[in-house]
Amino acid sequence: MTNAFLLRLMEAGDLGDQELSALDDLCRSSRDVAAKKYLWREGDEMAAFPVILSGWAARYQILRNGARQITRLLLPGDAFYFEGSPDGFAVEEVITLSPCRIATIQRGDMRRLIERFPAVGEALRNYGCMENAVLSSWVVNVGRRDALERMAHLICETHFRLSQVDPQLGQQMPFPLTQDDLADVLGLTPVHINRKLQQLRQDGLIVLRSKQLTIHDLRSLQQIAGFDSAYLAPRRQVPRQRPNAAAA
Amino acid sequence: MTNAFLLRLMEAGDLGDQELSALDDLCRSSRDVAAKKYLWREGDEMAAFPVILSGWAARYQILRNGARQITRLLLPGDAFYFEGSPDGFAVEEVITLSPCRIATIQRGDMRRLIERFPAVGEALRNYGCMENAVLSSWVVNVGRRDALERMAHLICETHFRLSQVDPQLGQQMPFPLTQDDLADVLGLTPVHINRKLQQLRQDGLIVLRSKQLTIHDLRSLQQIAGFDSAYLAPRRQVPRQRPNAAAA
DNA sequence: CGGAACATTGACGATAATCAAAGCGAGTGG
DNA sequence: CCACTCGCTTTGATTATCGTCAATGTTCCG
Repeated sequence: MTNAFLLRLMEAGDLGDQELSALDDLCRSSRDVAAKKYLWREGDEMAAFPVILSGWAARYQILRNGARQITRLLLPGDAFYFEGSPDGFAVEEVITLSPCRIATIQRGDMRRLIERFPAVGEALRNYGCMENAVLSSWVVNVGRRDALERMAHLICETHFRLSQVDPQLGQQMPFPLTQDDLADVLGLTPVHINRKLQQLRQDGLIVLRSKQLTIHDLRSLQQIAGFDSAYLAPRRQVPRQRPNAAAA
Repeated sequence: MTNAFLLRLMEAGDLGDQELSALDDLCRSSRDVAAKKYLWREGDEMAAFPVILSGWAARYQILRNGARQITRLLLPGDAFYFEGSPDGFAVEEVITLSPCRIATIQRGDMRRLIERFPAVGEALRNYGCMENAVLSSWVVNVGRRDALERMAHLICETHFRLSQVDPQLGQQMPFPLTQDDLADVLGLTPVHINRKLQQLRQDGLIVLRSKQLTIHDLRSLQQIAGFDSAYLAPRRQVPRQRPNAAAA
């Protein structure tokens, strides 16, 4: 039972063995999807909600002028499109960034499960809150940090979120984003991304080659980014630390 | 029963009279809060979740360098801090932007209500999805739109969200944000906000005076912003329109 | 009346965008 | 097996949007 989705939900709520194995059952049927394939595009039916068991995907919007903004990275364990209404809030499209394994849970199944185990419903609500927290932090990132800080923050965030569902994760991690993708995540241009990436490399903080990212100095990255994992890990935090901002 | 929170939840899910009146009961006890008061700051207890019955508030983060980014505007009917875990994802602080009337619902009461009426739980999950959609659109806004477009989009969004809980809303609406607040919403500087506001005024699109905003040309604003209300109103949309992007 | 918060204006600077071209690397097909 | 191509990365030169700094106006409120 090493299902990434279960691990994420366990972060979000207190689930017993019964709940977990029932959820696991719902993830039984899964399929493989290649990289750069649409998981969903505007106009498609969406009668179920997909869960990413492995691989990376992205939600994004395209503006009239053709600009793209990625609004969310979907990492292993992430789910999307909870809404009950078929014509939901889904203005966005989804594409895989790497080969993915995807489970598709039928809405009806999930609804029944929640009625049987209210704790699952609560975990899902909390999971939604965590998503909100990530989105908020992206708004902050794009709104108030410069290019280097944004990159550092993104790296810290993805590393942490990956480590939540893969405790063995060390310095090295998959990082399937191209520089164009990175630009569309961080609200910058590919050219600028390239230059700032080089800066991080030259400073010896990271190595990024053939979609593998090696973090050589996590401390410095967190320092640059002002990264604090609190928003991603509600119950893991030991004592809540007061701000006490002795800022650098 | 003109409670703004109920109106928002009715947007999000199918609630019957029973559910609605039970929810209404939970909002009974409410209090008035003046403008520019902290509703919540890091370190505070948060054993309940507040609901805004009237007035505006904002969630924000402060960075080490003192920069502030507002991550969410809380309009009438909005709730915050759903998380069940007391040490939740609450890295952010909340402040009122105008005098507010706030109801405080006890977590336990809400949990019991959801167990009795699963539809309420679903509505809350959907409401969380709508929050997600708003946050996504903010990421897009700050990431890929220039100053003028951002302002226009924010105006369209707030006007629409306000109209959802106040059907009588016309051209004119409350707009309690100072230019500093606006800057912190849009990821810009107050000086720049000022200049772009003047541009909107000179083009005859809006009038903004003493915290009242009058929209003289909503069409043009939407045009500038590339605004489409779909992401805010799931079930109201008549037929889902295909992209068919004959972009300007 | 006085003061504080907020709005406006101008001059200058910097981060990031744009444009364009060249290099690199991996997979494909001849 | 090699040439070719396509996607991706790198580099340089120039531009522009937006930020910074600083001063002056204005409105509101006790």
